[in-house]
Amino acid sequence: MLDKNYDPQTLEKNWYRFWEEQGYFVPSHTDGDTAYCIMIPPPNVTGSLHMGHAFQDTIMDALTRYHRMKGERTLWQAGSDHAGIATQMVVERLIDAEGKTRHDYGREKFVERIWDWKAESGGTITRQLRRMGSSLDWEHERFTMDEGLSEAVREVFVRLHEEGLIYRGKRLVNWDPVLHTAVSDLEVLSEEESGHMWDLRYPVVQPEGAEPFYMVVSTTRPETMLGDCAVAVNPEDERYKHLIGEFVELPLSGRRIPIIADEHADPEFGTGCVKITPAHDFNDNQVWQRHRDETAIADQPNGGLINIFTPDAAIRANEPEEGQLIPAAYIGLDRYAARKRIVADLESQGLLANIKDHRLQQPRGDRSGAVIEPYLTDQWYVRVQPLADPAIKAVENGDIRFVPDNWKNTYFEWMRNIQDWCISRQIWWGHRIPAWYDSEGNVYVGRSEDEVREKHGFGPEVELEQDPDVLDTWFSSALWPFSTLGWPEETERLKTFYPTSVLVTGFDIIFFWVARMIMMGLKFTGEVPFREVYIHGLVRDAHGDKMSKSKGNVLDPIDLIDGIELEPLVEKRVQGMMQPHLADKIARATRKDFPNGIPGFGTDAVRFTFAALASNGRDIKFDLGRTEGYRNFCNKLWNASRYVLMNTEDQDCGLGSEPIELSAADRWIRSRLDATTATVTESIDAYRFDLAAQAIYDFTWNEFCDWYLELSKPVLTGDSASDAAKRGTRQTLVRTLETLLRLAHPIMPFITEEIWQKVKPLAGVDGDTIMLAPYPTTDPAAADPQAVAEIDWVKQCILGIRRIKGEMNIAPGKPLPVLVTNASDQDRVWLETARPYLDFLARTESISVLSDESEAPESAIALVGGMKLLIPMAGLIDKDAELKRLDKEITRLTDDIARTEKKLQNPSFVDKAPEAVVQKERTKLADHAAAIANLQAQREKIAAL
RNA sequence: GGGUGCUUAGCUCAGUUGGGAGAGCAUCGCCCUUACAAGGCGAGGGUCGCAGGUUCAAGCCCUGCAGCACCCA
Repeated sequence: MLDKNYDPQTLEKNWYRFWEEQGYFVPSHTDGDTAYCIMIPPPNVTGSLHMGHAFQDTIMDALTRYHRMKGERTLWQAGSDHAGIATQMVVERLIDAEGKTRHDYGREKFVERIWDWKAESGGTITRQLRRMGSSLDWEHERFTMDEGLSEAVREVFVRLHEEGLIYRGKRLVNWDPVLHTAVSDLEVLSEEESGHMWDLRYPVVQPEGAEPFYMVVSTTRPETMLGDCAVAVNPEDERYKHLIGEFVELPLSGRRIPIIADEHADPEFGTGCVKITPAHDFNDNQVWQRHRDETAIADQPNGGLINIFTPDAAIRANEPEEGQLIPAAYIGLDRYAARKRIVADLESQGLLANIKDHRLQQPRGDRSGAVIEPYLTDQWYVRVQPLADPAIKAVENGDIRFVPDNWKNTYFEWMRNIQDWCISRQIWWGHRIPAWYDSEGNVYVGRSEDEVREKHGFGPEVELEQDPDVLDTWFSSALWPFSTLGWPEETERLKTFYPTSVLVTGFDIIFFWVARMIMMGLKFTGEVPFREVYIHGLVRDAHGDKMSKSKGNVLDPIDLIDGIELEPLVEKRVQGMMQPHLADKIARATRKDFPNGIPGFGTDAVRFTFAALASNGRDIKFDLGRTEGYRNFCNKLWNASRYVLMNTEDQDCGLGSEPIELSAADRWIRSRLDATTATVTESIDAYRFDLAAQAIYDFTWNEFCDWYLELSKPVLTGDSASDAAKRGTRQTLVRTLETLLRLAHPIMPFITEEIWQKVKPLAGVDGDTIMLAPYPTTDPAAADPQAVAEIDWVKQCILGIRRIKGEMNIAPGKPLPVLVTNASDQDRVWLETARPYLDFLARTESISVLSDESEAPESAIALVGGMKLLIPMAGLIDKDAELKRLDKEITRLTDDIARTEKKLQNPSFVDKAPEAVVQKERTKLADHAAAIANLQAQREKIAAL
C-alpha cells in the first residue's frame, strides 16, 4: 500500500540510484532496431544548474524516456565542457587567496591545479542533473578536455589547416584588457550606459596665412584620436565635397591625415564628419580596408592601421622606427587617464568644440566586467564560408529541420552574413593550438611536435616552440555530436547513434553552437549532426525579467524541489553583491515575492511545470503558482492510486479465468484513455509538451478521478453488481492506472515508478522498472461511442441534479426523490442500467418515471436532451430562486438561439456552408427551441403558484 | 534603421486545414460525504490590442496602426 501522504522528498530519493545502479540509462538495455540519440548541450564544468538547464533537461529527459519506452536504442549522451575562461578564472580566484597568481605557478602547474579543482568540485551540475531525474548515460560521460575529445580537436584543426581553412591573421578582435585575451561575441554584453560625446576640431591644412578652418568630428572615445588615419565625409555631402582629398592636421600629434569620401559617414548624424581609427573600431576598420590602397592612407605609418594600446589598454610606447608617432606625454597612461588628459589638452588649445551627455552601448566582458576594446592582434581563424555553404543547404533541403520552423530564418540570416571565426584565446586552460614555431617565426601545424619534426625533417637541433594560445571552447563544442561518440575512430557507438536525432537548445546559441556543429559535422562526417533542432524558449521570472545573478531574481531549481526558507533565499540572492543598495533592493523584492520562502514541490511537480510551460513561445514566465498546482496534481494521482490499490489489492482483478463483465463506465474510461494516449503521443511527437501535459492532467483529474473512480464506487461497494462486473471494474481500475502511469512517466518519472511498482502485479504486468516498460499505444478497438454516449447522459443527469441542489442551497448529501417525464426508450433503458450511478453520485432517493406529465407536482427542472428531471419543490425549493434559475437558463438559450436563427435565415450560409455545419446548426436550433419551450412552460407553472 | 515574435478571463497561458472562447491559479458560495481540505460540489468573470478587408462565417487568413519583447546593425 502507498503511504497515506504524498511525500516527494522520500519517494524520489531512492529510485534514481536504483535506475543508475541497474544500468538502465545505458542504451544496451534497449535493443530495438532504430536508434534514438540526444546530445546534452554540455554544461559548463564550473556551473551549477539554473532554470534554463532544468527546463531543457526536462524536455530532453522526457524525449529520452519516451523513446526508450518505445523500445528504441536510446542514448542521452552525458558530459560537460571545459569553459576556458570561466574555469581559469575560478581557479585564479582560488590561488589569489593564497596570495599567488597563475604566473607564480607557471603554466604546467597551473593547469594541473585546474584538473585538481575539477576532480574535487567539478561535479556540482552532474549531481544536480541526477536530482532532476535525468536519464543520462553516465557510464560514457565525456569532458571536452578528455584525451579522446582532444584528439578530435587536434585532428580537425590539422585537417582544416591542411585545406587552407584555418589561417593565422592580424585582425581586430574583442579584447578583454583585464583577462588579456580575445573573447567571442557571445562573451561580450552591450548595455546602454551613460557617457559623453566629445566634439573635436581638426584644423584643415591651408595655405600660409589663410583663415583657420576646422572639421568637427564627434567621438565617445577621444583617446583613440591618437590612432586616427583619416577623416571621412559622405561623397554626396555638399558641405564637404570640395574638401575631399585635402588634409587635416591631427591635433596633439601633428600628423597630417586625409579627408576621404566614404558612405560610412552619415550626413544626418552629428556634423557629418567621422574620424577614422582603423585599429580601434570595427566600422572604421572596414572604411580603412576600402581605402587602404589610396596613397594618402598607404603613406601613413603602418599603412594607416595605427595601434595605440598595450594589452592592458594603456597608451603604448613608440617602436624605434616610429619616431614620435605617439606623443610622449600620453605614453603609459591608462585609457581613461589618457582620455582625461587628451580632452584637457585639446580644450586648452581651443580644439574642443563641445561635450554632451550621451547614452552609449558599452560592450563589457561578461566574465571580467571590463570595457572591451577592439584590438589588433595575431589570431587563428577559421575560413567559414566554404563550411557555411553546405550547412545552409542542409537546412534548405530539409536534412535538418528546425522546430518551430521559423527559426531557420534566423539561422539563414546569420549564416549568409557569416564572418571568419576567431578561434584562438590567450589563456592557459583549453586545447593548446597544435602549431609550432621555429626560431625564425615560421609556423608548422601538426598533430604533435613529433609529427611536425618528422614531416619537415627537423632534427633535435631545430628548436620548436608550441603556440601558447588555446582554442575557443566553442571549437571543441562544435565537434561534440561526433567526438563524444569516439570520432575520429569508427566506433560502434558512432555508427549507431550518429547522426543524432534531435538537438534541444535555446535560441540564444543558434549562431554560436548550432551553426558550428552543423558545419563541422558535415565537414568531418559527411552527415548532419542531428536531424531536428528543437528550439525552446527562455525561462524568465514571474515578472517576465530575464533571470540573472546581478538582478538577484534567479531561482535555483533545486530550491523548488527541496524548498527553501525566506532568510536563506535572501542570503543566497544578495551574496557577493558589489553594490549594497542593490542588495537591499533585491532583499526587499525577494521578501515581497516569497514572503514564506519556497515550499518543496518535488522533482516531478517541477518537471511537470516545465513541460506544461513548453509551448512554442519565446518567453517562459515561470509561475510558482503553476508548480504548486502540479504538486497538487501529483498528490491527486497519489491519492487516486491509493483508492485503486485499496479496492484491488488481495482481490480478484480479473487476471484469471473467471468471467468478467465491463460496464458502460469501464468501457467509457478505456475509450477515453485510448484517446488520451493518442493525444499525448501526437503531442510529444510534435514537441508540444504543454499539450501532452495538459492531456495527461485532464484525463487524470477530470475523467479518471472525477468520474470514473466515483462511478466505480457503486459497483465495488454496492451489492447490486455481479462478481463478474466487480472483476471487470477492478481490472479496468488497475489497467487504466497502470497505463496512465506509463503514459505520464516521461514527464514525471519518480511518482510513476513508485506507484507502478505497487500496481504492476495487480495489472498482471511484468518488468523491473516502468522505465523499460512499453509506452502505451492506441487500440482502434478501444473506441466505444455507445459507452461514451451513455456516460455523457449519466453525467448530464448528475450535473443537472447537482446544479439544482447547489443553486437551491440544498446540502449535496441530502437524498432527493426524482421524477422523470418525457423519457425516450433509450432514456428508460439507461435509467435502469445507470440507476446505481445516479443514486450514488446524485444522491437520488428514488426515481419514478411518469407517463403523464400532468401528474407531476411543482418541481425544479433539469433537462437532459428531451428528458425532464423533476425535483419536487415541496418544503425544499424556494419559488423565487427557481424562477431566477429558470430565467437565467432561458436567457442563455434564447441568446444562443437568436444567433443560430440569424445564421440559418441567411440564404448564403445555408447555400455555401458545408452540409454538416448547416445540419449541426439546425439540430441545435431544434434542441434549444424544445428546451426553451419546456423551461418556459415550467416557469409559467411555478409563477402561477 | 533591418529582422523575428508577442498582444485571448484579475494573473500565467492553450486555442493544430476558418464553423461551439478554453485550462490552471486567483475570486465568490456550500461541504471535513472513509482515495484526496495539496480536497469535493456549484457559481461569477472575456467588445480575443485597435481599424479596415477577404468570406455565408474570422481569435485564426490579408492590410494598416498602436504597444511590448528579443536579435542584428
